[in-house]
Amino acid sequence: MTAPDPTPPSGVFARVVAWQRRAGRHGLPWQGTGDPYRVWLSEIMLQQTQVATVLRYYERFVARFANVHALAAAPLDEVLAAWSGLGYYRRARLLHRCAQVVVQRHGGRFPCDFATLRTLPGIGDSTAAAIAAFCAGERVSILDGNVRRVLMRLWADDRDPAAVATQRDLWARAQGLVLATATPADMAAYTQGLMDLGATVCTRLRPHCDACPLLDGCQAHRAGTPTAWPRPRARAPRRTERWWLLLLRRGDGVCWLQRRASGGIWGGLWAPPVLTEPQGDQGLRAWLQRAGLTAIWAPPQPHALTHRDLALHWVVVPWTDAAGEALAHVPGVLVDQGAWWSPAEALALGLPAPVRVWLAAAVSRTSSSR
DNA sequence: AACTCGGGGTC
DNA sequence: GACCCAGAGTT
Repeated sequence: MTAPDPTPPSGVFARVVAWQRRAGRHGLPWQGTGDPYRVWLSEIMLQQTQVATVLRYYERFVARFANVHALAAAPLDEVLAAWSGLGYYRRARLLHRCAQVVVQRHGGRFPCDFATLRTLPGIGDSTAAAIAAFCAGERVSILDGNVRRVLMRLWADDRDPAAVATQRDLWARAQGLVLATATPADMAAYTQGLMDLGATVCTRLRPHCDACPLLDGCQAHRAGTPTAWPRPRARAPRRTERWWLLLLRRGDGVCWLQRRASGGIWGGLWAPPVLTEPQGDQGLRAWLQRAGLTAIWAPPQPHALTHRDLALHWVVVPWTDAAGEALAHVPGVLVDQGAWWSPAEALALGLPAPVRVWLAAAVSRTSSSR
């Protein structure tokens, strides 16, 4: 697959800037602050996450962690709790680590230049460019999913959007648009304009080409089928897994939760012990029988991730310390990684979304039954 | 270069 | 269901 004609339409920078000022988004809570801490936080939250979702988290997070010092000084658990439900939890751990690096190595002053930003944990090329453009007017281009779509339509680019070679070339083109005529004073409006264009006009399924400032010169529009670009990227087939969530619950409603390892799904979050086949099924039944315990088996609850389909089987085991069964003998339990929590207290932890839903339901069950 | 990581919006 | 979203880090 050969690269398309690299000649850009003329005046892209100026047209995007003018369009953004007239028709772009202006009311988002992280806009116009000029505060690199807030811009950085929003950019990390927005990685692979839609604006509508981030809006539910951003204000609460800023209220709890008002600046980089507060974030760096906070326990990781509190950061994960504030992130709980947003997904891609590695972002939260890297966010916390980045805050500590900024405090220790940069005296708490958040850097605003691309080169320095790029060295920080969790900040890649696109996020570094966004912060540098928004906060310092640096002439560097973002390249997120929105921009990739806009550019590939502009040039009717048939290449695989996920291929490294395509990304590298698109970045060079994006950078070319900026280096040609960009002025630092307009970099923020331009960067915001690219994002707004992709999010509100050059949308994936039903683009509003009549409202697009780049209409003339767009080869996808000229071809009459703009949604043909970018072509869908190849994805690995989704796998299905069954997980058993073993919930030990004492008479007073207090439950055993333990911290998961930092890698993998739900890394670093608190959850009941998770068992997979075959330990979750036959192994669990054998243990229950041996220990003389009876459990409540809930029907499997589907939980979809991007790359995996989970079937979550909740297994609730009434637990009494007097029963003689040692906690250390329970399948999946890591004694030194966990603790007993009342559902209400547990809701303040970093929890996976399905676990949060279950515990919230437990809280409302107890309060409504009184 | 391929793989891994969440949860939800939207069709 | 399928596909994607203001991507980055690891292997």
